[in-house]
Amino acid sequence: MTTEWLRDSLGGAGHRVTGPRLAVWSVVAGTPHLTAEEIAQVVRDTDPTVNLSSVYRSLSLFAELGLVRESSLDTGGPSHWELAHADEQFHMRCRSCGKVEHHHGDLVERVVGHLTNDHGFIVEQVDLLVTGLCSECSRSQSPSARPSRSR
Amino acid sequence: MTTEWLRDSLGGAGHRVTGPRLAVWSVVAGTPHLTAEEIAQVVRDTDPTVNLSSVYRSLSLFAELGLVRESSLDTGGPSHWELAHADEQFHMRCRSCGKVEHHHGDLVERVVGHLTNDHGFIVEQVDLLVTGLCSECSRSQSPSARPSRSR
DNA sequence: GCTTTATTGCGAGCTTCTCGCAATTGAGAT
DNA sequence: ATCTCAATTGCGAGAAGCTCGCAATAAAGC
Repeated sequence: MTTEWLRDSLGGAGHRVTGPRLAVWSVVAGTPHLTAEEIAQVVRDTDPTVNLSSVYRSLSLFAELGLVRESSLDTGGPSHWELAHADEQFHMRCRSCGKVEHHHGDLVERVVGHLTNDHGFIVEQVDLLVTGLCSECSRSQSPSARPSRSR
Repeated sequence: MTTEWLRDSLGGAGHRVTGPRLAVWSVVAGTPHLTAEEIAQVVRDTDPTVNLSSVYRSLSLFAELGLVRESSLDTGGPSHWELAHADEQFHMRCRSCGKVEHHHGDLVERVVGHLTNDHGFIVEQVDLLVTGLCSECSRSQSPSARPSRSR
């Protein structure tokens, strides 16, 4: 989570430690679920010269190094980025207020075990997204029709 | 799964039964995991006048009616469409051969119960994607680095 | 400091998907 | 059957999200 970690990961893989990379890193490490565009905006508060492509390239590199993860919470919308977390963490997104929170559960371990033992499938990554109504929104709303598709 | 089902769903909601909709429906019902573009191509084998926008509009409508589901298996890539299935079904995608298969498990019920009871979260939809190496590919490969991002 | 080469900014461009509008067509009323 | 009229379609323009090539810049070893 610290920038030392980033320096080590980059250096160890023969990549350079640059301004844009450090800036992107600190934003991603500070706030999860941001889009590349949002990250770019925060980065530009400090250094307005940083280009959006560099943000994308930094994020892609971090993802290759296993430091960061891309998750598409909205099909059709932009991807969101966050620190690579253990698979046991999954996303809960409220359809009403849009809030996304992390949640921890042990069920992922069970799926992994089942697939490995019974199906010879080597699990590398698990992405679990639960959509619904959070406790606040469910109090003020009646659970109506399915979420509609919109951008 | 039959076209009668579609007729009823459309008519019941005040929508018309049209050629493009029937064509899109039969393709989606016949083959899962196709992209809109792929669906359009198959549809055009029968009726070359059907436009890609109509395919998108049909799919969006079906999704609103709860008949079909959009799933983004590749972040950044095009969405894939399939018949709405029970949440207990989830996707297993092989990183090496790209094959996607459905798998059934009871873990989703457990998550739902846990979140409902302990967190007041009303679950409406669960999306689970497991990425890794299928049994065939894991025999001929050594499980190497994390999957890299590429379009 | 100097050199080398990875990295960046910039802009063009690609892919996926959406939207407005005029033309068409389904389905209830006649 | 035919008519009527709103729902739907095809079409093209265009938005959003992301990628890529290239010249300029800057990190890191010497």
